[in-house]
Amino acid sequence: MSQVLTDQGTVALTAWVRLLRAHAAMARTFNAQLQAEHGMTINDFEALLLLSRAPDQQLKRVELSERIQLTPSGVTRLLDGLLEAGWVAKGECASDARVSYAVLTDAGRDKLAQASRTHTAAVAQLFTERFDDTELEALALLLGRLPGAAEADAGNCEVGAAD
Amino acid sequence: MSQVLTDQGTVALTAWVRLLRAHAAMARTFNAQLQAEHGMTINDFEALLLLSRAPDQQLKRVELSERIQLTPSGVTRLLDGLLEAGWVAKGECASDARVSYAVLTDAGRDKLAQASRTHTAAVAQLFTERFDDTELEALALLLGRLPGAAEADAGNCEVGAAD
DNA sequence: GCTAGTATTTTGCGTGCGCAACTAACGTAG
DNA sequence: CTACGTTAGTTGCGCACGCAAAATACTAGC
Repeated sequence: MSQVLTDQGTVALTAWVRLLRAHAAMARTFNAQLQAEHGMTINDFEALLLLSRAPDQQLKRVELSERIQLTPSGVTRLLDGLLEAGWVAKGECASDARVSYAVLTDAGRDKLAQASRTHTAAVAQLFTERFDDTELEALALLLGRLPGAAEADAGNCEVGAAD
Repeated sequence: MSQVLTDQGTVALTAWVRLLRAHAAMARTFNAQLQAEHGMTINDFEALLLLSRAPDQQLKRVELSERIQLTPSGVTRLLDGLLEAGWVAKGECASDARVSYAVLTDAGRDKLAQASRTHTAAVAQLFTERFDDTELEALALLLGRLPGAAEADAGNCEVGAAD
């Protein structure tokens, strides 16, 4: 019963497995590179990038958690490292003593710029040598529909807060 | 200079970030599900799946390492768990005492079948409710060109060995 | 046979992160 | 203003895994 669905399921499984493997391979490579060249992990980089694009170079931990797809505890550990490195500072919220902001420091902006030079180039190279413009946009579009991916670049649809 | 390339780089970065986030979100979900329902991780499942598709339900650790995109040490730890659970047995190679095979046991096949029922359904559902046939195939095809993804389903292009 | 070089696997150590439980602070209801 | 539920963040614990170094076994040259 239902051969068509079975086949679609197989393709889905294939896509998932390939995403898993591609992630494992690329994450390992990029992590090693970032660690060797800049002493940071992929998520360190991503956090700095996210902060640099945020309104006042700052984000609530909860927001960071959603954007970077980490649990709250993961964010705590991540920021521990960034705070210690001096790339991020702890900001408090006047109206709500529970929330604390992660604020990008000058050192952090500097470090990000520095790391960006090699890292984004490496990423760009890896993708552009495998895909042309059309394919790349198609890939980005398709990936954007997966869970977690949409929240990633939702850097400009939030308002309010800070009351 | 090179605005076009810059833009292409941006798209590449976006694709990469989305892949990262999608992986984080989906891996977290599926891991929790597999753990709760079957007491295994995604990689446990993937290893069993790979073994079940291998010629004699067995694979050299090195091969498994390449297919599943884990370092050799990762494979050792992974198989430690599978051996202890009784889903995989240790096979020796007559011609080369260095290599040891991971052999899928009956219990392992059983467990895989059991886990497959819920897990592949969950994966299939997640993908098919977001993509139609054409998109799904396009996604799988594009992902297949990324590093590590090609090796994933190279289950039938190897010969020889076992001499 | 003995030594050098390479391939396979394991182990010590460190790290990143999820889960569950906890604390602290806010909001609302009485 | 006390009580309860909710939200933000932290911490103890455990696990998965990478790296580097080791042990073992194969291979080649002498």
